[in-house]
Amino acid sequence: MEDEVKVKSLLKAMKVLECFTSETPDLGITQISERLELNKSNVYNILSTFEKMGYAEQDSATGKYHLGLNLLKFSYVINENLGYQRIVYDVLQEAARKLGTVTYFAISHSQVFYLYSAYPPTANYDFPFRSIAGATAPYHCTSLGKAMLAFMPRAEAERIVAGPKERFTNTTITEEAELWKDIELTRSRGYSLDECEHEYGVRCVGVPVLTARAQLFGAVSASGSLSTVRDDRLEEIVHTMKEAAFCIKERL
Amino acid sequence: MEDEVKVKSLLKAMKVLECFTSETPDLGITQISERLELNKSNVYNILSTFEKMGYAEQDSATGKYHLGLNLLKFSYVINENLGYQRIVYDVLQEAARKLGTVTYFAISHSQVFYLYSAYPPTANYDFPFRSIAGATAPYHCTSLGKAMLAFMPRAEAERIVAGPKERFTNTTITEEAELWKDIELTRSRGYSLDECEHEYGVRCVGVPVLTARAQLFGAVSASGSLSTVRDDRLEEIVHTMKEAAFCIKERL
DNA sequence: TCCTCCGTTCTGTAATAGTGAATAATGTTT
DNA sequence: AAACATTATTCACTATTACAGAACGGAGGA
Repeated sequence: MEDEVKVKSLLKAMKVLECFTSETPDLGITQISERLELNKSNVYNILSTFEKMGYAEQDSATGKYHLGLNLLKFSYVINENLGYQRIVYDVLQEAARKLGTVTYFAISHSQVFYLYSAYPPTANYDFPFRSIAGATAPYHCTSLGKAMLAFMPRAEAERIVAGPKERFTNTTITEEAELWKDIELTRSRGYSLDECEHEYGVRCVGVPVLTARAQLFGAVSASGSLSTVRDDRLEEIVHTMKEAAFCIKERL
Repeated sequence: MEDEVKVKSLLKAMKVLECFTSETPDLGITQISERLELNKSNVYNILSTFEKMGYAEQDSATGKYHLGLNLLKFSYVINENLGYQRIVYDVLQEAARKLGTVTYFAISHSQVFYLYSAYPPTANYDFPFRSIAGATAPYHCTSLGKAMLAFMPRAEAERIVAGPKERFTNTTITEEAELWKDIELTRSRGYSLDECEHEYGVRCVGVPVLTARAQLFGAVSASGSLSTVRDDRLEEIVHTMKEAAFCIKERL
């Protein structure tokens, strides 16, 4: 973060909140102060202020803190004003139903930024339901990300491709040249494939969503196990997702 | 808000963010400074800091600001750690399917605090899809709120019932005595009714969700138009929602 | 019982948040 | 087209307050 922000204490406070992640949802004062190299009482002052406002909560038993529910109010306002939530959700739902896979919509926002997911209406899902809005993932190892890379402005893609590419599985593409090859392929055929590059056993098909003026708007994907996203169904899946992307474009 | 917070500048900054609501999602520096009686440059410094961190965004055309997508990251972490999201969602989904109405789950958190909603799987919904997490509503005019009032600790209910009760429709209960009567009725029959008290034409059935030790945990509701939530279907709806509440209780 | 770790409280001071006026850029009125 | 009103933005000073550091009290383990 540029240290040229106007209100440094606010930068600090928000960084305290950012310590609370899916991996570490419960944190103590000392842990945070060590991680951010801040004074304990400084962190305490910040967190107790957040707590009074409902943006942090303290477990009375352990004394540890976690994020407060009032943060959800912001997400509600954002969702209300995204404008396209209904359109995208309907299209995702229809694709999920047709294909029997989970479908996602994400935008490009520093990372792959998930906004919506839809689940097929089977009685017992294999996948745990979770609201996906706000989840993020890297570009280089997801079908959504690679679809975005192939259709975003060249300069932006170059910056991302040249950046760090963490390995998650043994199929994760970590070589720049190989990633470019994959991107070219994606561009030419109009869809991307994630061959378990982010998570073992999960295969995805990604399709970019473009605006009327061919600008990258986001991407949709279908994600499933190897036995669901099979080679012999690939054509069907690609077709359905391209249709979904087109529907969103038309109705934006 | 108690002015006895530890970091006053943080209180101020968060109040700036709180100005952005569903009703006023786009705000200019001047508007905010007037509303909060703060100096313009003060608001500017705060908002530009939020912007650098992705918690606010500025419309390049109008110069106005709105909430930034990074706030969704917090909601994702919260959702991931609520623990019961899968349980509640499945139960809501099942009830929505059975009844053909929207179903909600909310907790009591200063207000009726919505967490989950589920929609019946009809092809064309009458209701616009929206993710409800973070939405709030008053106690006195919602089925969820009245179900909560009837089963929360007496002292807390008394404080709420004695508080302000805004009128939304001509059936909104604004008299304390009348509200108590409704609460008693709700307690005795185990469910609450919202007879278009919050929104014209919307009728709801609310049922409290209690923990194993009979503590109030939250509430579920079924909500629909007058032609959906009809008197002759009331028994069925109440039964289904009581079942849903019981299911959540058992699986918590 | 001692020790260690935690969250919490307190006070002085060094840092900075915030004031107010000036600027630049926009759109609106005359 | 000119004058005006209104906007976001910048800047420098200073009064405010955020913060460091040390000390406290309670919980948990040895």
